[in-house]
Amino acid sequence: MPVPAPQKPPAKPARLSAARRTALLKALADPRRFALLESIAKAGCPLGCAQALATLPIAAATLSHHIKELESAGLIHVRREGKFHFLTLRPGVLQGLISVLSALETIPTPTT
Amino acid sequence: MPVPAPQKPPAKPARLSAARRTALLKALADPRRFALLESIAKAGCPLGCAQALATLPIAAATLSHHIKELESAGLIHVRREGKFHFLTLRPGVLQGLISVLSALETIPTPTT
DNA sequence: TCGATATTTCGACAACTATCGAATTGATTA
DNA sequence: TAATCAATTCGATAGTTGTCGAAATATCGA
Repeated sequence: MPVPAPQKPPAKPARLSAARRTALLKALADPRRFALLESIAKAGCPLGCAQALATLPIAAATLSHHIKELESAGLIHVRREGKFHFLTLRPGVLQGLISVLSALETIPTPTT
Repeated sequence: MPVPAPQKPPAKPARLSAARRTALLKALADPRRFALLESIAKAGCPLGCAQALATLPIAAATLSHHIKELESAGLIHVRREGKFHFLTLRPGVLQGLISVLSALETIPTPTT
């Protein structure tokens, strides 16, 4: 019986472009946005905007701005459900960034 | 005979503070700086400013600025030797950041 | 439809930053 | 000491971005 050709294993992250890498790093480099990501991660389930807002000392307009940044950087997914929006981490994205960063350190300790 | 208390093993990365994490991410979030880091990493040995400058389309003043940023973020070490300055990656720093980032993704895929 | 609630958009402002040329500092060499 | 070369500092500028209040948009419930 014909064995199906081995497909791409689970989810090959597909090397990050420089532009995308920069976009991710910029999105992560704001403390509020990072805190927001942490809230989403800790929630373990889609986080509503109201809950997100409760964890940050910022105005709703500012939260909306940061959500847009995180979304367009591809770090989160926003499920829009009527009046409410729910935030989840996009899996694998950070892993791609981590790969790029660890590649920088592959060459051990150059003679100082 | 008194056994010396077990010392801290090689180099415990010592959890990154939020401020430091943000500083690192900001330093990495500039494309020129990232390219500079890549040059340093690829060199495998301390990189002179002149060589660094050759790899980037920027003025010397701008390079100097970026070097200062990377240095004060703790990402590189600058050995000043007379007229010349040599750049090396500080080992382990990126690894600390990587740990923080991967901690965000520990919780797998929340129900979208 | 009307009012309440959730989120976004708009307009503005302040702070920050990347960039450069010119001037400066510091070290080497003639 | 004078000239030269490497790198930094200074001053200025343009572009970016985080922040907010107010207004707009969208959804839901009465």
